[in-house]
Formats: sequence, C-alpha cells, structure tokens
Amino acid sequence: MGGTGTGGGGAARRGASGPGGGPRASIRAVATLAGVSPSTVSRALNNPELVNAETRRRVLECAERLGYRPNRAAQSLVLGRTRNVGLIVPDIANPFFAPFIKGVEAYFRDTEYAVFLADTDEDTATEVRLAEAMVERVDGLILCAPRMTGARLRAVAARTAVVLANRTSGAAPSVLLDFRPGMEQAVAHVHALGHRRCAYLAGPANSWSNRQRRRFLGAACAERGIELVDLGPYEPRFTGGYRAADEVLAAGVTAVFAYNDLVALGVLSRLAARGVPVPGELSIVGFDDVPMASMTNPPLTSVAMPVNALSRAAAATVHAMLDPRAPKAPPLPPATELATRLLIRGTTGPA
Amino acid sequence: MGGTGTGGGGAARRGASGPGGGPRASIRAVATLAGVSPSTVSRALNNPELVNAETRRRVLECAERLGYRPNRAAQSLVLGRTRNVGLIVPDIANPFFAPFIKGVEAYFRDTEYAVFLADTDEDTATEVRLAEAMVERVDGLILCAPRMTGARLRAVAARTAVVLANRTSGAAPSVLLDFRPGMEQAVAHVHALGHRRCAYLAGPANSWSNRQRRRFLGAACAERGIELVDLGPYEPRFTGGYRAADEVLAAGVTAVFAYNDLVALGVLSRLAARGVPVPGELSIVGFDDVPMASMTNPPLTSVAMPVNALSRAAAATVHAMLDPRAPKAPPLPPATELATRLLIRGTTGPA
DNA sequence: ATGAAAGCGCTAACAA
DNA sequence: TTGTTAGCGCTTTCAT
Repeated sequence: MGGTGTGGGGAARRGASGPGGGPRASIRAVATLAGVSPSTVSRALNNPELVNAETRRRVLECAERLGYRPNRAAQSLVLGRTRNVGLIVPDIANPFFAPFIKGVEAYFRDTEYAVFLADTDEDTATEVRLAEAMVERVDGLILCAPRMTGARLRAVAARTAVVLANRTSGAAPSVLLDFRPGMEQAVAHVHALGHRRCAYLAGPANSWSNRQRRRFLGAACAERGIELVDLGPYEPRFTGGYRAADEVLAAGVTAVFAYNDLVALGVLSRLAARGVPVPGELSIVGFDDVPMASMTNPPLTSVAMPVNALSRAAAATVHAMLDPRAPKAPPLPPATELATRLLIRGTTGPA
Repeated sequence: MGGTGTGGGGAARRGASGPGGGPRASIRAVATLAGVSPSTVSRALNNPELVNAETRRRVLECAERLGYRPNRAAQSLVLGRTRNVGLIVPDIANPFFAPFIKGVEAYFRDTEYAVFLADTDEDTATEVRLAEAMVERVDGLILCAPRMTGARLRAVAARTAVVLANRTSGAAPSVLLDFRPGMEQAVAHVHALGHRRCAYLAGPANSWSNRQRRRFLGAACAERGIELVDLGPYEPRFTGGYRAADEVLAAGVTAVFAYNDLVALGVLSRLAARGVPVPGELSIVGFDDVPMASMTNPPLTSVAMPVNALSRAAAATVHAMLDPRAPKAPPLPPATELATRLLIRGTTGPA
C-alpha cells in the first residue's frame, strides 16, 4: 500500500473489555490465537460446513477462551442488515397492546432478531419521530395502529420493511381485526334485550380503530332500527370512562357501547360510585376483553379480539419480508383479517 | 494500493432506496454532487463550525436533495458507539413500570439516543437472554428490578454502562426507592386505627422489591407491637389479589398490606363480590399508587412512589455515564434514593 | 480447506 | 478551510 498518513478513525469503546479486562477481542485476535486467518474464523462461525472440523473446533475454542463476540456494527455494515426489528405502539400501558407486544416479543425471542419497542403516547408527532429514528436502526418495522398520514407511511415503507397492524394502506401489508362479527353479535344481543336507544362512547377521533368500530356499530344498529347517540370523544383510558359516565346518564340511553374496555370499566366504576345499578339501569358493552374485564363486579360484557393471533401474524409477516426462508409459505397476503366475537357477561341485561 | 483481488463484502440492502427509488445515497454521493470531499460533508454535518459557511450551505442542500441519511452501522463502527440505550423491565403491563418506561423514553426523546425496550415477562432466564442481546446493541442499559445473579450482573456491567433501578450491586450505580418512610407512615396509620394483627400479601419471592417491602414492614410492625402474618406469594397482578382475598379472610386479620396496588385491587374486588365491607371488616393498604387506585370504590389507600423522579434519575444517570457533558453535574452517586409516602384514602378505617 | 485482499460507509489525524 | 489517507471489524470474492 502506498501513502504515508497514519490515518485512523476508531475511538475507545466504553465498557468494551474482554474477560481479562483488556480490550475487547476482535476476530483477528481469535485468528491469531488459533493460527488461522480471520476469514477462517468468520467461516467457522457463520458457515461451519466450509471449514475443516478440527480447525473449526480449535477456532471455536479460542473464540470462547477470548470471550469473543462479533461486533454488530461491523456485521451490519458489511451485511447491510441490523437484525433488529422495530415495534411502535400508541401506549404500552393500554391493556390491549400489552399482549400484542408480548406476542411479538415472544415470536422473535427464538430468532436472530431483537425487537426495539417504542411508545408514542398516542401522539402523532411522536409517532413520526420514533418511526424516523427506528427506520435507521432496524430491518423491519411493525406499526401498530399508526396515526401518521399515508404519505408519511409511504416514506417510511420505502426505507424499511413495514407491516401495519389495525390499519390499511397501499404502502405495506397489514394484519387486521375484523370488527364486523363481534359488533353484529353485540348489537344483536343488545337488541334482543330490548334496547332501542344506545350510545357510542367514542375514542380518539383520529384513530383507525375508533372509526372502524363506529362504522360497523352504526351499520348494525341501523339495520336493526336502534337509535345510536354519539358521545365523546373520550381519552381511551379508565379516566375517560369515568368522565363519560355522567354524560351517558344525561343522554337518556339504556345501553352503551364503549370505545374500549378501559372506558367501559371507567363507566362501570363511576356508575357504582353514583349508585346506578348495572345492568338494571344501564347495560354496558366493552371492547378488547382485557383481563380485568372478567374480574369486575358485575363482569363486563365485551367484544374479544384475537390479539395473540394478530401479534403473531404481524411478527410472522415482517419476518417473512426480512428472511424469505422464514416460516409462512403463502405469498404474503396484503391483509390478514382476524374475527372478533362477543363475550356475554354481567353488564348487559333487559332494557 | 497494491493487490489485484476484486474483494468485497456488501450485500443488497432491502428497502434501502433514495427518493428516486435508486440506491441509498452515501456520503460520497453527496460529496461528489457538492464538489467537495467526503470529510467535508462529514464535518458539515457533525462539526459545522469547522466548515466554511457557504460550503456548508451547499453541502446541506445537496444532502437534502439526495435524501442523504448517514449509515448508522458505519457510524457505530468507527465511533464505537451505537447511540442506543436499553431498558429492561419485568413487565410492561404492570402499571408501576409503565410510567417508569414512559419517563425514560421521555427523557431520551430529546437526545441523540434511541431506547430499546424489552420485557422479561418476570422470567429470569428471559431477562438474562435479553440482557445479552441488548449489550451488543446499546451503549448503556437500564435494568429495572433485575432478578439476575450478582455475577451475571457484573458480566453485563463489564460490557456496557449499566444503571440499576430498584436493586443494588457493587457492579453498577443504582437508583432506588426508599421504602422506609412510606412503610412507617402506613404502619403508624394502621396502628392508630387500632389494628393489631395484620397480613402481608407477598409478591414474587425472588423480587428485590418484595424483600425490601417485607423487611421495612416487618421492622415497623415489630416496633409498634403489630403481629404480622405472611401470606402468599401471589403473582403481582390483579388475579393474584383475587386469589389472596379468600386466604386473607381465613387468616383472621383486620388489615392487609398488599405487595402492590394490583394485588390490593384484586383483593378489593373479590371482597366486594363476596359482600365483605371495606374498610368495615378489613382495611387494605396498597403499594405504588397506580392511577386506578384513586378511582375504585372506596379509593385505595396506598404508598406512593416517586416513579417519575426515579425514571428520570435512572435515565440521567446512564446518560451521564455515556456522555460526560450530559446534564447532571455531581459526580455520580453510587445510589440515589427517593422517598415514598403514604396516601390515605378510603380502604383503611378503624379496626 | 484456507488465505489474501478489498471494501461496506463513515470519521479523524495529518498534511497542505 | 479543505483534501488525503487510513482504518473501525467484519464478510466475501478470488486465487491457491
């Protein structure tokens, strides 16, 4: 090589020390110790079948002895992939998302991928910022109920593999919940109990779920001649329902469909505090079937979502996009839909 | 340069395309377009003051035009840092951790760091595996109430900057909650109400919080001559308390201290279902002051944790370890302690 | 089956 | 102020 400069990037890595406290072992150190070239070490680690068994054994032993860990940045640089996947949800504290997250994490637990989880706090700007930050650090991204615009979504999808959960877009494949069956069952149930004037407690106006729920609910009610009063929007939490309860009472309805279980639980709690009997005076239907729904008194009638199936479908879909050899043979459907269903419990009764 | 081989790593990156759909722009493309060298582009981006204003303007414009985004893997490789920090918690669904997580995320939102969040499902093996995976991808790690052994913790701390939350160890600095004041206030309160035989509903046996809570509670009770019955362990969730309630009733105590609010809420709910008056027949004290604690009927007396302060302290501590210029002047205390306090609400009354 | 060389995209030390 | 050069640690052709 020509040139005389001393050159040189490379800064000290913090905390990067080997077992002996010395500097972190590189592939070269292993190669030297094993008396082979770096390429052989690389092969022994990544393509064992290309290396003589005895050589491999020795290399592996040396690597072990030095506590060698391949440098991920270097691998990412040369391979062009990070082996990270991102997961963005609106609110980790929302009991609907917790199982979703856990499902995704569980799926990737046994793969080479690590999952980057982030919470947007239900805020669009934060969601966009997080997506930008993620895109640079992952090979694929699961966007759960994104609020961002279609254009922005397209920009993100152009930079990394994206799967949408609870939202459709031409820009990326999606996994969806089919609200219709659950909604129709809920409305049929309430109708059979004699309710003719009901309320819908809306969630965030810009939320896809909210629009979907309202839409199917409206259709089902219209079909059966149920009058539907719109209330809200309320924040999709316990406190939202707490606040909603008083407005419900003032609206003169005999049954309510809450945006989600949290809201329904808030209503239930506030009603108990005000001494209003449920379902005697008011019937309540929740959405999501969160764990606590079955534990209140009375237990909450709710539309259950197959969240677990949804999360695994989402995970499997990105995985398939990243690694063609991943499980999931069929040629990626643009949208996977999973049916919801009504769970009748104690908060619904005769009008 | 000598040599004749054509060499070469580099694989196709998926989804890596520029605005025109072409291959992703590199720093060299920008340099060429702007008629400068790559170093100048690098400087214009990272050390603007080292570059002529006009040159910088042109470079920035070209970068913008090409949709240039620096390759993080390359930066990480040369800089020796990822600009990621990891956060490991036992359970994102636990309302105690949700605010903690959000606090950490909020802190780093305005920094150059992205946060990698992971959930161990309260499982030690998972925790260890996640920590291993994280260590390779982050510059620093916040370990929330880790269950891993001290030896393992030391190994992790040797590889990256670590901050412990709710756990101490010689291996890394920690941020802690000081349970004593809250516990003493709770016991004094219950004692003043005339209770002399109480129960502690234990959480996970291997949990640091559980041991701490039990310890301070035991001390405070002994001091005031209160007999303390140990029940459990229960899983630290709503369902755990649900199950605990019946055992509490059988134990013949007049007041209980639950491991956390979730358990307390479960007890309260089950008691309501069985028609047992609270606090008439049994007084209940929770721990954590989760949002829902103030919304039940009656609202839950609970020991409040300064979680927000805790999370910010944890975040600021790792940040300071990563970047000496980060806020937080004082020379890293080995442990930061934050006081808890009792919030008296409706679930505690005369014996 | 193994090694030598080249280069992924970037930053920084040095020279000009 | 800017360009040149070297190299971060790894994988992968190509040659042996």
